[in-house]
Amino acid sequence: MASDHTRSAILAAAERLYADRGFGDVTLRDIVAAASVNLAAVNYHFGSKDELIAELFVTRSIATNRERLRELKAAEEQGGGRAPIEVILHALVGPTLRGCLGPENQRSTAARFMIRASIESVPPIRRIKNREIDHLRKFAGAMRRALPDRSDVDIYWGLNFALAMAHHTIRESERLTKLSEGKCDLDDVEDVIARVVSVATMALTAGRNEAKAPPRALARDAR
Amino acid sequence: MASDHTRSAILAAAERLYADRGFGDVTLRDIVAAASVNLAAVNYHFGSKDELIAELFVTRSIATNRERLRELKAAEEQGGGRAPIEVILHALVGPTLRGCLGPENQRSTAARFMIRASIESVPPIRRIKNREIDHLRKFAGAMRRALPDRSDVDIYWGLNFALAMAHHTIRESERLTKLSEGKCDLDDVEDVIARVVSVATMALTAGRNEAKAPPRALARDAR
DNA sequence: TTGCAATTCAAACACTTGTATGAAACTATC
DNA sequence: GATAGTTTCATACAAGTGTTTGAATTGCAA
Repeated sequence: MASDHTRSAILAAAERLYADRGFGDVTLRDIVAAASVNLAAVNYHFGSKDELIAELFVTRSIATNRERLRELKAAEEQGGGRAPIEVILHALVGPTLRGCLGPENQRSTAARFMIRASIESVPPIRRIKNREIDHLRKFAGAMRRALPDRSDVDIYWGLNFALAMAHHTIRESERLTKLSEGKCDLDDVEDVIARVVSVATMALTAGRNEAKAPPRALARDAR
Repeated sequence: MASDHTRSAILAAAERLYADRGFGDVTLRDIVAAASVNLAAVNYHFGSKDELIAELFVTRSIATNRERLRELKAAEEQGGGRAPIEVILHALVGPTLRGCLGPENQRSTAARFMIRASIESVPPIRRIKNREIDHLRKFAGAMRRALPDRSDVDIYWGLNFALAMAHHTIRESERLTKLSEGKCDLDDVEDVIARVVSVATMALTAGRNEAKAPPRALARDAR
């Protein structure tokens, strides 16, 4: 195993460079230069560039997923196997938002890296994301238990919309700040989480009919 | 101006290839081969690869934005300068969703291209998206007129969440289908639009306090 | 037809990319 | 301190990229 120094120097440098400049224009040569390491070291320690990226992403997303499940499990145990829907949603989007938002100058490299990964979506990362379905199914299950009257379809749509709001807010946080001229405070992470959870809860608990029957007259008018 | 044949052959081939295989692994050589055209033609007619991509994206997004504003204007005129919030949201997300979802086999090349653009986000496209803020401000204005009691902050958050649900659903439509084992029907575009509009409307009209005050006790518990 | 501009073409250019190689340097074990 | 295994290093490789060039061709007007 030896010193491991080179390995972790590469990981740190790569994460920082990718976070700062995106996957698009950071080359292996940039990384090894920043890490003060030989070019061949990347292939020696990681096999390939894609495996390096994958390792960075996996590390971080495992941490997030673990935190999510920890919150979920704690909530369900406390509620005797059934947690309130707000708390489930909180466990779903909280760790991600907490990990990626917050005051920019004190945002960790890891957080900035994950934002990049969310924006740019390179192949090795896409492959990993596709394996996340099993993880999401656990949340779908908890949501079903919390809302036994709700159809599966509604559950999945609610899950989809919750993730949508969280991820889009992360991806487009800069644009939202600009659009709102700073009125939307993306640094107040707990407020952002509360907003997402609140809307997602409404989506999941509102009268079933409303969600499915559009105001047809209005919709047709606008055509 | 001459024949223009080469120019449009390139545009068509590029749009199809990018739609099918993504920006990542389509080269100029692939495009000119598909268009039966000489390699140098791209630079001759468009200046550079990035300008070709930009032209493709601008064309489509101008069409979408025009459609959005047409619906918005029609609705506001009909309501004497003030349209119902549902209709405004419908005008905002309808054209995009209608353009990108629907039965896969009858999805237009343009639609599939726009999905790619939404997923991969290459530099020339990102640059254009950043100029979309003025367009969104028009919708923020209409929403303010529809909900004069609402604070600007809430308006912008509602706008953000509406776009979030629409775009995320497009980006991750495949994953949602898989996750729900086909139960969520992404081909029924009008139903998807209705769901997004419904949730966004709730987000914008629900009691103001709920949105800001999280169930603090529960949130703390889960930590 | 002649002349001139617009277009097309084959070829090469100039670079960058990730990866592979094989020798050198190091490290720990006996 | 010799040896075996690991790690580092300079260097080269092979392939692919967008772009440029300058000559050939085309189309159209005088």
